[in-house]
Amino acid sequence: MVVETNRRGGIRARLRTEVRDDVKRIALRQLAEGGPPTLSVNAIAKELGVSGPALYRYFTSRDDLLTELVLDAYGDLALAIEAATRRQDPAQRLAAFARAYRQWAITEPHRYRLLFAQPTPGYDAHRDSLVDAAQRLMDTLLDALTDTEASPGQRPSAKLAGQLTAWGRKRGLDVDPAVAHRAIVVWSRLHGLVSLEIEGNFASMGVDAELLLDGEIAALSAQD
Amino acid sequence: MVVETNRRGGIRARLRTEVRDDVKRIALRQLAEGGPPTLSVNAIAKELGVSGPALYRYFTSRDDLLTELVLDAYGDLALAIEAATRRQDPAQRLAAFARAYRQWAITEPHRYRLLFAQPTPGYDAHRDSLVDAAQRLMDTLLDALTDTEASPGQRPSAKLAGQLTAWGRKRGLDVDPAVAHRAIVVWSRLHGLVSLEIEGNFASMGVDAELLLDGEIAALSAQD
DNA sequence: TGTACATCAGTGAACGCGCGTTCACTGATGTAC
DNA sequence: TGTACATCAGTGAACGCGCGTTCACTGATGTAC
Repeated sequence: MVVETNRRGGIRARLRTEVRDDVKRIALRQLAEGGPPTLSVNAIAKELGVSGPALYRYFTSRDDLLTELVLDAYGDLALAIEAATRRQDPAQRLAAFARAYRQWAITEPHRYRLLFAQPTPGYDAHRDSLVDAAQRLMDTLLDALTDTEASPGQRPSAKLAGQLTAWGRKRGLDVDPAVAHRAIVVWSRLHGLVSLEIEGNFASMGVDAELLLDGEIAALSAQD
Repeated sequence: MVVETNRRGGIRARLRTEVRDDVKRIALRQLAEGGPPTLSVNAIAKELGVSGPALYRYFTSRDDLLTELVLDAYGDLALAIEAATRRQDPAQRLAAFARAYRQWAITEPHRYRLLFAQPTPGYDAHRDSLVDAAQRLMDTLLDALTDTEASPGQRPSAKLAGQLTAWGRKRGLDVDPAVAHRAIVVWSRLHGLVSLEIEGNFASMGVDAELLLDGEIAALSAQD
């Protein structure tokens, strides 16, 4: 949550925003370069050329900063997916989705981990705002996959269909449980591939992850 | 690597082994209970009722202890899989494998993370011994899946097949690339489901992960 | 069986480090008159 | 346009904490004679 100060948008407010962005940029760079393994307020401040406590003008706490980075990451991933799938031929949409998802993850593995790996120590990954953001990502996924094919080959069991419908209702959506099931399956398979890839598991086998992705895309298409 | 001391197996050697096991047991318990988010030599010693430096009689360093826990975990997972798939009807073997894999992971999520999530800060996850252990897990997987079905429906592309064959050769195995591909696909899909499950992603949607697994097992079987 | 000795598990003090966070402050800067 | 004032970004010291690891040590324990 943003420190509530200087609400009227003067020059100071503009500078504020810029500094906040600088802080976030450096935080991500440090995570990316694996320097400090976990976010460190002091390390960020040091690189910004400022004392540690100074950052408390911009973020109420370390967790607060972290939460913002996570929310940003959810947003960016959703944007990347939307950009890749929008106006795509329905037949191509699934493949475009899969490739965009992987591309984002391997381009920014540290941010992908921020979203889906065990959160950094002592950090509550289940604050409402985070759950909401994750669900919003699922919406994007549902959007991208709706209409790709009228009848997915695999139908959820009655029990599962019930849970999926309930989930949609809770979110205010009227989703076809088969589509929801498909979205989850796609997400889960992509996550499996991508998370193994970014930890180097395929590289150490000498196997090209992109070829594996091609295979999974083919399998998903064949199931339609 | 074990501290090299007291090699002849007297009483002291036996006690040594017991203490080492105690240390590991407590380490795992602390990881499991999420107390200290990352392994802490001092925290373990404290619970053992001993001073911190005392543990250096048993493990040369924190990384050393961690590595042993990882190796143990690889071994236990492989054992669990072998126990579940051995002497299974080939038709049932895939399902047995999948359920055993998930069961192990959700029973000991902290150990599963030890294997597949980003390793704890500053820890080199690519030491030879670890890569070897991971590959041994793949062997178990290959064993469990060989003969489940003569002709998998999905065949790897020529390029991928080449990489898979080369991987097998390097390991001294003469694997059918189609089987190797299938093993990777199975592993990747299971990892996707299981890793999302243990981070609570399905629970927050109100969806039963076991039903999702049933679906994936069905999909894999249908592809044969 | 009894004694002398070597082994070695465990201690407590210490090192140097980094962490998140608070606090009282100073000094520059935008703003209102 | 010039001046007085309120705001607030940033500082440096400090707090209390925990970390991995080293070191010189002491005292119990197994072992060899």
